Amino acid sequence: MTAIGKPHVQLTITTNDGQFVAAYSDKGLAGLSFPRPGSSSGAPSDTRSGSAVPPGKLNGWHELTKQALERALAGRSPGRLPPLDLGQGTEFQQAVWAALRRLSPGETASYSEIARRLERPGAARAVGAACGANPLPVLVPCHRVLAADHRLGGFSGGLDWKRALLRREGVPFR
DNA sequence: CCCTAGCGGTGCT
DNA sequence: AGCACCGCTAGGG
Repeated sequence: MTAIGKPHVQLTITTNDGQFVAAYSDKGLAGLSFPRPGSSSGAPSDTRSGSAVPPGKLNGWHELTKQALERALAGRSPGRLPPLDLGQGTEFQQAVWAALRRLSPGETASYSEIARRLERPGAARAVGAACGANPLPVLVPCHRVLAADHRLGGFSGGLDWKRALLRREGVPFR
């Protein structure tokens, strides 16, 4: 009886940048995905069924997520967040994500700098991998991590997104 | 610009 | 245990 992942509730968020999808576990916001290029048309695919979360609580969380995303997309601090469920990550990944959350809008750090802050100098590459595994892009600001030479580095959601988010925060980059 | 070696964490066999 | 990934980095042509 291997416990496969619970059916996370998925709720869409429509923004000027397209339709995001938020995923909630019983513990809180567990995932956020960028708009899919071809999904501009029609039926929002909200899947509330099978939720272990009381509808009222879920709605409250989702309101907070929508507000936070709206603000973050505008290059501002997300403000109040719903509870975040980052429990799927390894200890190292969670440590990296926590470090990212200490970066405020407009503030950047290199992969190696994050590694150094975690007292794992030399783990820059691993930091990059952990950023790539970040389940809550934009809200957990993996886009604020740049390469050591101030170039962009990578971004799972596509470098266009990284550029846009940094630009909105007024960050200069190469 | 390119290439290379070395790096640490993760997941699959 | 081994191995092949990776949003990396420093060094050299």
